[in-house]
Amino acid sequence: MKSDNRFEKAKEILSEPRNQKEEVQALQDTIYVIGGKWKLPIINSICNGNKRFREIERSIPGITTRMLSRELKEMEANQLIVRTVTPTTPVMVEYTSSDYCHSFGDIILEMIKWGKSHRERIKNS
Amino acid sequence: MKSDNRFEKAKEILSEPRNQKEEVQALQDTIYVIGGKWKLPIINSICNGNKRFREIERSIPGITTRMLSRELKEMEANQLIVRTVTPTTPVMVEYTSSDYCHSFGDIILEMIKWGKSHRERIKNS
DNA sequence: CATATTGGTATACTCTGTGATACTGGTTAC
DNA sequence: GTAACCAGTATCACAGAGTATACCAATATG
Repeated sequence: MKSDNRFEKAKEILSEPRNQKEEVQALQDTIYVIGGKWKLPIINSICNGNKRFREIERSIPGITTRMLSRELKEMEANQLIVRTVTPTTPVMVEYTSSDYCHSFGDIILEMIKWGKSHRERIKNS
Repeated sequence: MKSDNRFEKAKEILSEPRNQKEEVQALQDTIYVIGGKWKLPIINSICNGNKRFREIERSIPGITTRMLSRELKEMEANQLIVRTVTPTTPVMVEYTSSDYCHSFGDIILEMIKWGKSHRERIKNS
C-alpha cells in the first residue's frame, strides 16, 4: 500500500523533498529547550533588563520561587543564560542572556506577535 | 521600596517602555496553542501534504492514536486545521491546514532552524 | 529588637500530559 | 471467515510539570 495506487499523491509529496523526520526532531528539540510554561517569559524578562533573582520573579506574574529557580538552572545548563556571582558582602547574583539565547530572539518576537493577534482573533469571534 | 533608591535602574528600565505583562501573556498564549510534544509536528506533517488520519499518524514516529486524535481535535477547535468528512461509502476524513495555521509558518521554520543548529551545537561540545 | 530583602532550598501536594493497551464498527481483500 | 485497513474511543496508569507553603542564612533598615 505504499507506492501502489496514489500516483497523484506521491507526486505532490515528492515535489517537496523535505526530510520530515529530521524536521520533527528539530521541532521537538526546540520545544524541549524552550517549552513549558515559564522559560520564554523568563528569557523575555532577562532580555528586558531584569538581572536579579527577585527582580525577575516580580516581573513575571504568577511564577513561584521554586519554578524560577528550577528553570534558571536548566536554562543555565542549556547555555541560554549566564549566572554571575559577585562576591560582595551579601553576594550578588546576576542573570544575563547569552549570545546563544539571542539566537532565538526572532522566535520570541514572532511568538509575541502571534500571541497578540491570536488574542485579538479570539476576542472578535 | 518601589521607586525609592534605584534611580539608575529605573532609568534603564524606563528606557525600554515595553509592556512586559502583555508580552508574557502573548508568549504564554502562543505556547498554550502550539505547545506540547505533538502539535507542531502534526502541523508540519499536514503542511507537508499528509491529510488522512493514519497517514499523519505514520508520518510522525512515536505518536499514538490517542494523542493524535486529541491534538487534532484541539487544533481544530483553535481553527488551526480543518477537518473535512466526505461521506463516501467508508467515510473519508481529511485534515488540512487553515490559512490561520500558515500564519505561523515563520515560527515553525525558525524553530526547525534553531533545533537543527542546537543539535549541532550539542554534538560539538 | 523586629522586620524586610536577597537568593534560594525543602516538603508535600495536585493535576495534566503522555503512554500502553485494548476495543469498536464498517469495509474491502484473500 | 479471517485478516487488514480506516477513523477513531475507552480505560488505566504514571512521571513530571507545576503549585503552596514554609523555611534558611546573611545583611540592611527602622
